[in-house]
Amino acid sequence: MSERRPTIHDVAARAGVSKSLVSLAMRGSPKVSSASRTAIEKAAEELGYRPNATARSLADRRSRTIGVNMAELDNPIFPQMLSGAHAVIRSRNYNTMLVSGERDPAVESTELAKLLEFQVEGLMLISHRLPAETVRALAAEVPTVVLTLREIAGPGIDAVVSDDEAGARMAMEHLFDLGHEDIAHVSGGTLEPAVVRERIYRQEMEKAGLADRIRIAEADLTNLGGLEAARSLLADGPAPTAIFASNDISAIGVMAACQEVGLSVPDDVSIIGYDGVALGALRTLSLTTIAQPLTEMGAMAAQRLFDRMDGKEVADSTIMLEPELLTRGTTAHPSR
Amino acid sequence: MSERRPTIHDVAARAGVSKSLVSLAMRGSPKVSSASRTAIEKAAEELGYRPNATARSLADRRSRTIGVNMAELDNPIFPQMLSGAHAVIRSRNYNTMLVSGERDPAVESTELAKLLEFQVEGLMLISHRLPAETVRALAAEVPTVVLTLREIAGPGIDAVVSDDEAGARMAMEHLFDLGHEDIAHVSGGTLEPAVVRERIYRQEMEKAGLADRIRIAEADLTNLGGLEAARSLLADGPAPTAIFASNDISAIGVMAACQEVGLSVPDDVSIIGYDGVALGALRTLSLTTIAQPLTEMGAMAAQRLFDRMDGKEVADSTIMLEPELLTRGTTAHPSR
DNA sequence: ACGACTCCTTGGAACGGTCCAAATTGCGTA
DNA sequence: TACGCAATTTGGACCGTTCCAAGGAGTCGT
Repeated sequence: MSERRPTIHDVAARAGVSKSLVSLAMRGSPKVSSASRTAIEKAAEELGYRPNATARSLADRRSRTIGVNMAELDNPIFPQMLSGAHAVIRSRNYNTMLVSGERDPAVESTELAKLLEFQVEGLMLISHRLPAETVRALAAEVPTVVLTLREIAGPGIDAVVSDDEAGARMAMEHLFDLGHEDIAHVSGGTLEPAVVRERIYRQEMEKAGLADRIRIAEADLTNLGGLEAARSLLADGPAPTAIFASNDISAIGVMAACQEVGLSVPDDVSIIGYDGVALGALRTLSLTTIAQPLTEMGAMAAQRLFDRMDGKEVADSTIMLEPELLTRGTTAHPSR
Repeated sequence: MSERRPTIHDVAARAGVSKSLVSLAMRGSPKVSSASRTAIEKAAEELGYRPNATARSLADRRSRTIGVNMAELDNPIFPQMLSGAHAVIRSRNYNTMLVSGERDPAVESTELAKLLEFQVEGLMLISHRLPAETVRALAAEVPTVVLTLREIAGPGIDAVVSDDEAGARMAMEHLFDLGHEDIAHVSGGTLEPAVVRERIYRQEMEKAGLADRIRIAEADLTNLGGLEAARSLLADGPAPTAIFASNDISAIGVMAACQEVGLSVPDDVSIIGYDGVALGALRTLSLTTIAQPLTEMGAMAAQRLFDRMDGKEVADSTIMLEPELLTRGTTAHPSR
């Protein structure tokens, strides 16, 4: 296992040709005579030759690698986006180098630096929380695309987001359509998407003349956060007939809180989440939600990155995809 | 953005020293005088120099990269293992190159080949389904560690698994302790771990003198599979008082099936899953389960890989971690 | 003043490929 | 038989580092 791997020179020697010809043959050039090709293939096969991608990268200055930074490996929306991106990257015959900052900004930035040292040809940032400053600095060195961070844009930067305003509006309209008026919101902190969703909630309530029914319980996009926010909401005066949670994970916490106090979902309280994570589809939960096209967003992001890398002039640097209402089992007409 | 990046030569020229000295300085060698060091650092800073990891890999023949193959990006147990591994890899200052076969063996094998071409120093396979043959071939070229595939072992291969026999026994004992005798099993197909769990179920039932109560509904470790298997189980004669599902995702399907026919969990039927995925902890589900130490398994695997790479002689090549019973809300004494 | 050391520095050969201009071959044609 | 042209093949420079043997420059003891 430890003896030197055969190189192009070894193959050349064994096939009785020059290393240049082997190089051509390995890349499938049509200029190689079929006799030579056969001899080379045979020699390579016998030696168990494997091209050295590192040397190749150095020589032709293309690493054929995309660097991906993922904020948290455990929030299901991130792997799902990654999955979409990964498929596109693979289909272009590129590799994926994955780093994760694990919530520590210092770690995150050294990891990103390592990606650049590896000469990645493109950078994909799947994260809610990278500072705009950092992103712009990275984008100055290599084509960069950001997922889920809407407000970042600039030269060389693309962003792929889904339309949170439209999505939040869809959520509210769905509840209005069902006849709800007493709608509360479980918010999600200060990250961009959560802020937008909260703003739209307020706006829609006001537009519907329900400004005085606005009730917001602060949470943090986690299950426990949703649970506790909903608990205090329910303890605090009459239960709303519907709750719009800032994301699915917290919506599931809200469901638990309702169960605790004996409110049945959706008969007593309707609940709608946001994101469209796969687990919401589990029959036991059956969560109505506004689904972001996560896989597609990942794929689009990768696609856009390649467009940039190919030198295509791309006009608009923020791609906005439309979310979709998934009506499942947690919303219904109000019974009160 | 597209002009050539500064190299070690540029830094050397600007600092007025040789490239060799810059190389030493960049690697923090103590032989560099502090005057030179300062000059070099200044020049590097001014130029925005970034070492080229590709060239470095080629020169010293160490890629400082671990290749990771993950079967499915969307089954939550895999990212969780990856997360554990990732932390260790990062702490060793290595990089992670991630590939995924996306259930297609052909793709999988070309992806693995690409990892080897990138000169990864170690290979981590997080997958249930790679053929032993393939794994052995890979391991012949580079230190390899396998997660969750117990039966593979051989020279240069390590496996990190959790003790499925013990775990399955714990599940059965938990149910026996609660007083259950009429226990059914929702199985998980032909993959190694599922087969073991089913075998132990049979064994334990027989040992307890309950051979005639053995009932197995075949499923495939998916939510829908669990749902359908449980449906047919419940349609098919009297409901068991407890169901042991081969994994958490299918256990959640089983819960849904119980709800459908109006059986309450755990009052009418107890349910226990296997894996310990994070979502089982969600309050709405509160699934009793046998938890595998997923993160720790990932970490151990990475650790073992580095041990091999360091040339440490490691005696035993299968590391078995103990699973743990998490008693949550889906199991209780039988009421019948 | 001189050799022996220690400390720093340096040029050049790898590393394993790609690329390119030039050399060699093979053939059909005049 | 020689010539021109297309088809192949080749040597060598280069990609940006690391590594190593060897070259200065001081410093110290005698």
